[in-house]
Amino acid sequence: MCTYLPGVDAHFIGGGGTAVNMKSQPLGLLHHAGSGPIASRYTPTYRGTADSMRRSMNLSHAGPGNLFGSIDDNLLARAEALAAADMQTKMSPMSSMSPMSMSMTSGGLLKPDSIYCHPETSTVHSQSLGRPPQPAPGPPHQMQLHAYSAPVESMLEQISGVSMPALTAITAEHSGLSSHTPQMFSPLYSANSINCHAGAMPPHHGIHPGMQPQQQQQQQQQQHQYQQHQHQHQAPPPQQQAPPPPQDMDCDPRELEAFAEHFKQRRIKLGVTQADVGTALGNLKLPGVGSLSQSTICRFESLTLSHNNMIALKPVLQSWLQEAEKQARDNKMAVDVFSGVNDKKRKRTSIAAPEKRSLEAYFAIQPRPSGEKIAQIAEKLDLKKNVVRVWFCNQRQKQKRMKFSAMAMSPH
DNA sequence: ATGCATGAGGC
DNA sequence: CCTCATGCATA
Repeated sequence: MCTYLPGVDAHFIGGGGTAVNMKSQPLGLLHHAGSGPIASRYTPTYRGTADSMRRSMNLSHAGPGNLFGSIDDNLLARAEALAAADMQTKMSPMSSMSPMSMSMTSGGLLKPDSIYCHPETSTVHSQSLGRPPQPAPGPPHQMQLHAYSAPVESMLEQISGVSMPALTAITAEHSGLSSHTPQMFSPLYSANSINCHAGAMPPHHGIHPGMQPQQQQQQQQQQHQYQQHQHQHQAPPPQQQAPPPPQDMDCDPRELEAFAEHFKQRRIKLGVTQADVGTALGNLKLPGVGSLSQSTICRFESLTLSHNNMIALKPVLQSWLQEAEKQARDNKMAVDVFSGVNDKKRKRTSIAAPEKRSLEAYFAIQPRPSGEKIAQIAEKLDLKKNVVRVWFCNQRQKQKRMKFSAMAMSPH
């Protein structure tokens, strides 16, 4: 499984002596981090950022402060050793993890990524994702995850047979996208998210192709019926653009999960692919909303986006869903505008399993190695420094995401 | 579905 | 050089 790309990439993928052939695991299915318990004995050096606090929870407890710097080589060596040992036994679970987490991951219940998810992550406290100011309301929001299959459900059952190729062409004109009142949009990550994460999230850039509008129209939908109800709020003359209706609990991971699930089911019933939805979003001239890729839609549905990202995308997808269902009902269709072709061919580097294991081992020890460390690691693994750097970046992103999904899954 | 990458916005 | 949102390419 550990494939390497030929040509261009080959030279920095597995090149040098490194056991490039050691393909012991099906990468796409399940791989374990190559870190052993040893890693847990060390406390990495952190920067004084909020992030670091969160991170510190991953690498266990006590231990002499900052060691990475001083015993750096030792660690690197250990990581290497671990990685090597791991190649044979590929058994080593996570660092500082309970045997339980191991069974979880090896049991295939979690995505491969989950290997970084410590049991504790579910209780992620620090600012990160999670409860807004008010501590988790004792009773887990008495809401059930699938409260979305309300009325529309039945209604759509009927049209489910209708093939809707044109749904991807939904245009704003046809719709009465009453769901959102343009002015209510707040910049991405504004009010809403901030409330959610005690300011853990930087307020930068918006969604992508120029999507800022963080339409958080859905007010406190206590009943979780994302459907047609949306229109109701007869746009209460938004008094001063003050943060009018406290767009509530969209922050609730479980709430998002419920919507994501609902969205997916509806989409499938409508016979629309993830890619179609992405394209259609562009056709749905929502202010500031461009099209998205299949990847993003997929990640939304599987909750593999950051919490903020989920929150930002929800209203958009919600709008699409509404429109799609409306058109399905009226059996209406619009003109399509499939942008079609793109010629560029980006080559993707593929890090071989052995190298990957080593990286994972290093990551367990220090998720944020300095540029120098990265260079070292890169050299040892015979990878390009940038590849290693990006790998760490992506790994960190993953870890964060997983904490989020963990929250959605284990609210308690 | 997910790995590796890009690019914007930040320090 | 990081974080984040995203996307292309690919398993």
